[in-house]
Amino acid sequence: MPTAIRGKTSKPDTELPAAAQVVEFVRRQIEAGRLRPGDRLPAERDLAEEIGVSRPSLRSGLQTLQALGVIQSRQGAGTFIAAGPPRLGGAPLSFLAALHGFTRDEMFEARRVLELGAASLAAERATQERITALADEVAAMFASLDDPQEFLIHDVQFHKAVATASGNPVLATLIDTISALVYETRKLTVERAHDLKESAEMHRRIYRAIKAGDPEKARDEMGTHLALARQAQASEEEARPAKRANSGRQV
Amino acid sequence: MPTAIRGKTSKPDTELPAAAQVVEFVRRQIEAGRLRPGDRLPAERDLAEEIGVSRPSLRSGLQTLQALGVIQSRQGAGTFIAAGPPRLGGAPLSFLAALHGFTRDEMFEARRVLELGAASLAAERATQERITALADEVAAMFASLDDPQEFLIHDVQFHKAVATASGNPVLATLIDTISALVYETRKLTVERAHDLKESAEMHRRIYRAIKAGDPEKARDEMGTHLALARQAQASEEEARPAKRANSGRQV
DNA sequence: GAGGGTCAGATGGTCGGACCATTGGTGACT
DNA sequence: AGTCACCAATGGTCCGACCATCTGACCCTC
Repeated sequence: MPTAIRGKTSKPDTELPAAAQVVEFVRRQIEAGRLRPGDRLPAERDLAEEIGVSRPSLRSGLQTLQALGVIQSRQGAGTFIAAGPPRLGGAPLSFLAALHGFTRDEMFEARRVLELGAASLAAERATQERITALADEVAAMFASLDDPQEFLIHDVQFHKAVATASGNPVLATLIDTISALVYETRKLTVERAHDLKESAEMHRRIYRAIKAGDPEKARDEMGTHLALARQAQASEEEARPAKRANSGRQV
Repeated sequence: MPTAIRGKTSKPDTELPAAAQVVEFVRRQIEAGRLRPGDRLPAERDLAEEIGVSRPSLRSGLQTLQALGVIQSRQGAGTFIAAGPPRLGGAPLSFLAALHGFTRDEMFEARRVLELGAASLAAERATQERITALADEVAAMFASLDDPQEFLIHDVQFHKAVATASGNPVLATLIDTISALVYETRKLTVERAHDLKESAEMHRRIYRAIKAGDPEKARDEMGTHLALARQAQASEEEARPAKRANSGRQV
């Protein structure tokens, strides 16, 4: 049927796929400030009618938003805009790692670049409140020298606190994303760790440099710490027979 | 022949949501090496049966994977594992920016941290081939001093080439993600740019530092360049009446 | 026989409707 | 007044159908 043209000059083919329309709709609502973190979206049946797509298509779009970490659904309750601190779900990076074979060393190196920058910025402009948060974590680390799992939690939180203290939420989000991946493997090997005390000491030196407002020193201390941490994790890894059979599993 | 009983007989429960099952299935295939970039997935109807979910649920899962940039569908052709260089779709960061009000300065600062690290690493270990790629982009910039849009393209590609030359794909992916956002706004203002020649000169100095294998100098030159670029873009922005009315739109 | 145009099957995209599972509030019962 | 059971609202899943697009094989023309 060559004659059947559906282009329609009035409505050029500008129409996006239905799912994309939903994403765009929500995006505009967010950018206009009509939807804020924690807010609840209309029920799917209502929202579908409002946007002008079917419910399956609407759900398709919402599925995308959920994958991006923008919304969160609870059966029986409703769909909500993600609340809490900015969080770039670890899933994307995790998939890229599996697809393209990112190695643990590469992840570690990227993390190093980000954390060095964050430490430097934190030393320049951390507020008193955030410096206190750092001190709390350092204290908690010293208090849990005999409990590796607990120690690791405060280790992670210290690094997160440094990222926050940098005052740059973009940087903090990126660090959080990578740290989540590193944490997963670290959790399995930390039991074999030794010298937790030395690790705590290093964190304390980082804290002091930030508190003193010395960017170069903060960067150096963080660099030293990460270099040793990387080495430590590698040895923890070796101490375990581990499974080498898998081909594509790096991270 | 049970008339219409829906499964659930032997499987106790603990089953993930249908969409998550699909994601997990594909993830395992990728990690096991059975699915590689460029490969085609089975048709939706077949795949749904294989995994044991309905087609709508399967599509829900595929929608998630598409949002993460893992797969790409083409109507009439099939669904394929994403090929090409690692790419973390800009959508996630873009949404976070809208949700939490990341400012352009914060994006720029995060980019600065990443690019400084990349420049430093590139100077340490760039291969001859990748150094040549840098040289090509610098030359292309000098050749397009009278064409701002073309100049901008090579500007972006130069930075991308530096990220690649760092030899760390994780870093390159993160830089690419942030650059995509910055590029969007820059494209609109570059026409007002002046001193393209000086910009090209700065890129050349960065290139030389990398070629000379001098990490500190590469880092410094990149830092100088980004500081000036940020300042330049700010003035380009001011030169335009622009729309200030929007409340939540920062990036 | 070779080339190009055409048609059918495959495949993803959309839709409407239906039913299930969970949640949270409300009203009835004690 | 307190507790509990019920029910409406809402997201989760599924079915079947039809449309839009692409791919490849078939057929007609030269």
